Amino acid sequence: MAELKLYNSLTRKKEVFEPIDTKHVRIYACGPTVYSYAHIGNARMAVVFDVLSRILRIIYPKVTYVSNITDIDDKIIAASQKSGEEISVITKKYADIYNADMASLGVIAPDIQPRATEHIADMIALIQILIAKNHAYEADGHVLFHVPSFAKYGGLSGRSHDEQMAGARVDIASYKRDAADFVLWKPSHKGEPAWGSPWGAGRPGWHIECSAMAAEHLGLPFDIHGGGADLKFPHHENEIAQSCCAHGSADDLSSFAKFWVHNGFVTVDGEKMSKSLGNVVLAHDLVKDHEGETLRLALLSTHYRKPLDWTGNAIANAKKTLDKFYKRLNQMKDMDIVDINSSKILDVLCDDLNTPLAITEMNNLLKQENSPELKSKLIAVGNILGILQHSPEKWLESKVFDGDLDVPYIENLLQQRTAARMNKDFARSDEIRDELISMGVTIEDTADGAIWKRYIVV
RNA sequence: GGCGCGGUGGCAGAGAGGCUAUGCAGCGGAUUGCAACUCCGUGUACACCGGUUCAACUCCGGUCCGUGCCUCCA
Repeated sequence: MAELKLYNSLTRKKEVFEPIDTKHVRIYACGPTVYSYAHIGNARMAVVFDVLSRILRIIYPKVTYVSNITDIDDKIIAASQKSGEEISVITKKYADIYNADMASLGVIAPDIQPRATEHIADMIALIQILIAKNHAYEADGHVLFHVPSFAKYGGLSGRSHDEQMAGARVDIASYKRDAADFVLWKPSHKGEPAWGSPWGAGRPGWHIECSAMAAEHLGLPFDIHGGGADLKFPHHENEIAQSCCAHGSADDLSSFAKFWVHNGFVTVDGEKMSKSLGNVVLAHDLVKDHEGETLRLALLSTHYRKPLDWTGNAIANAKKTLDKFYKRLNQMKDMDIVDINSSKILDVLCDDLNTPLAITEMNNLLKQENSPELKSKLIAVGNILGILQHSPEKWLESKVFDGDLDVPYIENLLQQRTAARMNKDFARSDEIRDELISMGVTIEDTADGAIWKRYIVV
């Protein structure tokens, strides 16, 4: 059995992963807030944890992967007030689009995808426990977590209470007993969504949502908690505080989740994505212009913990790499899949998800002669990385992704060119090729006739 | 200001105390009506300064640069 090593943000070390229950591995990753389209950063998180869950499923007999949808949040309320659409309409719309876009990227749906609004009762119950244990208090219609009540607070992000106060740049609400205290429950104003609670009509804070949903669907402690690196503070720190104080041990930061896994940030052309810079790259737009596998490979060609700079070059590179793999698979299309015992690439992936090295190993594999073993190995790795899932013929004929191309017209031109070449009318033949190139289509003359495919303009 | 992360060849991107990373691009060649594809060959690297060591790009310290979080942003 392969040994999986993961970098644990909680201990800041790469550690051997040992499940709490080897028969059932439980993992949670913070999903998106559905008030708009998912961007490439959301996609990276979804793809990274999809790969992790695929690896876990190879090693362990049962894996439960939970990733939530946050469907109540101030940003959603703001979006609703702006557009005039009902909140439930907005959240349904963007949750559906998120799932469709992630599916395009080859992301297998999580086993459970809980919605925050379906777990309000669990959140209220959790808050009540925290109040009963003197970790939370009611003030001015709010319920707040009292940070000084949890001595280990800050253990994940490595900030002490005093350090945070030294760097605080936020105005402190008057009802807070301590500047670091954060909201568990907040009152709703007129027109805002509200649920009844012992503290009046209101809604939950963001952090309590994940604590409640993770506990409800996985139980505590569970094995792995994931999310984007930016969530480490305050979101994950606060989740740990809530969950350890309510259900686990206030002395043990790992009594909520044993491993914390964080994926790195995505920048665009060297800059942080932000609305003010106007450089937010949406997954929804990308999947219109590129095959999902191309985008997925581009996302996996940098190690998940490293910052990833998203450029057109990365997409073009991934596309070329996939074409190369599919070409070889096409040469081996009549070969059978056989059992393979070589697990070198799985070992590489088990070393903290070293996907770039796995891709390198795939390239090295290509130096071998065609054989059922080679084909089987490529397919096996592809199944983990979530690539090479199409039939090679389809991929190479560009049938997988037509984009906005006029396929019948292209194929007509191709036939004309073939006829011209038969008659040795190379001037006409080259003229047609130039036209196709101007449309973003390249031609390859193979032994079986000419094929075409779209190429990427960077 | 506080807490982190990172600086590898034209580009992307792994790695490791001494052993060719790899891919793309480039260059030379084979193939091709010309190309493309494919194949063969080929060059370039480890921010800076000290230290440890027989040996450091790899460990330690410092400097510079970049970047993330500290604002319910994945």
